[in-house]
Amino acid sequence: MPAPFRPRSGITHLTSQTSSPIRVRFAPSPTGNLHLGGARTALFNFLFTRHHGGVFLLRIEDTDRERSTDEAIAAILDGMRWLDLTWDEGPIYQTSRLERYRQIAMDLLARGHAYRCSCTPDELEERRKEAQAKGLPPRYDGRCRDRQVSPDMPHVIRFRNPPDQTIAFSDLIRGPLSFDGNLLDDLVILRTDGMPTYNFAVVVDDADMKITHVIRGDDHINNTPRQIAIFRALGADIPSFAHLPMIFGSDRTKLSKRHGATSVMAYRDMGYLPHALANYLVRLGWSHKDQEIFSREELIEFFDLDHVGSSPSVFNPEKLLWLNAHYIKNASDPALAPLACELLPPLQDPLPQSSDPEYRAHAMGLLKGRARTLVELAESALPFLDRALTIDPAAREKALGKDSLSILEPLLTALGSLQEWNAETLKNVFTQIGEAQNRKLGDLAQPIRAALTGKTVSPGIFDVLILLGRDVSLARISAALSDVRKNIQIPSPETPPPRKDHP
RNA sequence: GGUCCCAUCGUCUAGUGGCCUAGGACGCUGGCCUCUCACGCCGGAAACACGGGUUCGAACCCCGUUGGGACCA
Repeated sequence: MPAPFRPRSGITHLTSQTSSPIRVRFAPSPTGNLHLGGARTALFNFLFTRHHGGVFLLRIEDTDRERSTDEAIAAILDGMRWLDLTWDEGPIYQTSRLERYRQIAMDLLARGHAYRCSCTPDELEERRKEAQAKGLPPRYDGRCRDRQVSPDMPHVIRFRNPPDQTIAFSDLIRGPLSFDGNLLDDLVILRTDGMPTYNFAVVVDDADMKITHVIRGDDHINNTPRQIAIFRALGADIPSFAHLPMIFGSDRTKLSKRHGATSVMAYRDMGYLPHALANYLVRLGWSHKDQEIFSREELIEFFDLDHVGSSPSVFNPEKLLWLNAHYIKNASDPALAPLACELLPPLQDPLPQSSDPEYRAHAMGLLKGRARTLVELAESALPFLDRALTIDPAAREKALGKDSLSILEPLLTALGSLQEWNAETLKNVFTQIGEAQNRKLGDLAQPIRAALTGKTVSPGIFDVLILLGRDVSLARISAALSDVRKNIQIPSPETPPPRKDHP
């Protein structure tokens, strides 16, 4: 068990931390998923400490037992792992340290930095209303400060806020900040049930865990002076603070579900690559000259707090999409295949080669330049994996009308008699037929594309023919052909029947 | 209401007193490439919130105004 804090005499030495190793923490409350803002905070902590060769600690702030859940803890850890934000120590659960908080509270009590307060919630509420009616700030009036409240009756423990102090610190992102300490009231540090309050537990933990840099959202700026006051009472080293600006939704309010998906894992499910998300998130608030694309190694090499901005930023899904497309395009084909395929529903009638890693990688290579998410990539791969082919209505209408007969028929014959099935021989067939019919390559390619993929959009037509191979290609063209023949024998009414819409 | 934070193209940002008639990126847009769609390449529109100072000189420093946001209730 750690030793209790000893009050330290003398002046705080400001440079004491330069020689000790950097220790940072990410301290989420497990009340929901890891959301984008939390992920960015975690990322900045991670990059900062990796850059400086320090220690990254994960702490779960689960003292709010009403709202904390095991599912949320699991979700946060999953999100961290998915983003590859590995931590060095923890996860440390605050609920495993309750005795420690109680012990420190008693220590503060013994040294006069805290006192017992037996005011009931009802009394406090009443006095708060009175104060507000008089136009005074609604803060605790210090009634129990000097009353010797017996430990035997129900009570909370309040921090005795020192009088007449200003609390100043230099935020690593915002510069010097100062607060009037007299405006802080005597906050509760231990509730009646013995649970610590947020600000108290944070300070005890940060002190015990020798945190050197607190990097967190700027929604905590107003907590900082209270926490510093407690650090002082504890006689502990005060860490440096860096308050990150918020991430807003498009309406410039705090990012929430109204703005679309906010949980990190939702982005995984939508087909985002973890590093694409990380790269996007890191540029919200941080910059390195004009650079937009960073490898993980570059992030660690370049990241520091001095180029973190202080103004809030708006989450822009379009740019994230662009980055994701970039990383998909540059990913290796063999790595992409399992990532995309796991997002696919079970295949109806898998092509035999669809389980061949080399075949899958080949497909990825052709398709990845056209996909912005892994979901799109997977969907575009479907015609190359499943024998069951659905023809999009748009493709049928545009490319498989009756005109396509004169294209599909000769091509099927010519392709069927091909000895060698490769880019050169395939191209020759198209060129010859195109010349014979005085048609451009595009005129020939679209019906074939529709026949082979069921779509109007696909990789280059020769690439598709080669990927699918001779047998599948010929079978699909032939199937499309009989489809077209069938449709023109029963012509759909070309002209609508005369209208009889007048009485 | 109190305290605090923030302010460069629609968005993310570069910019730390002269290099700025403000640079890059996403998005938008014109063109090239081309068998489709993308990719890629070339071009375009698009911003220093406002007002005072300080200074020979201000996007950059100071003050105020306005606007936005957070926290505490």
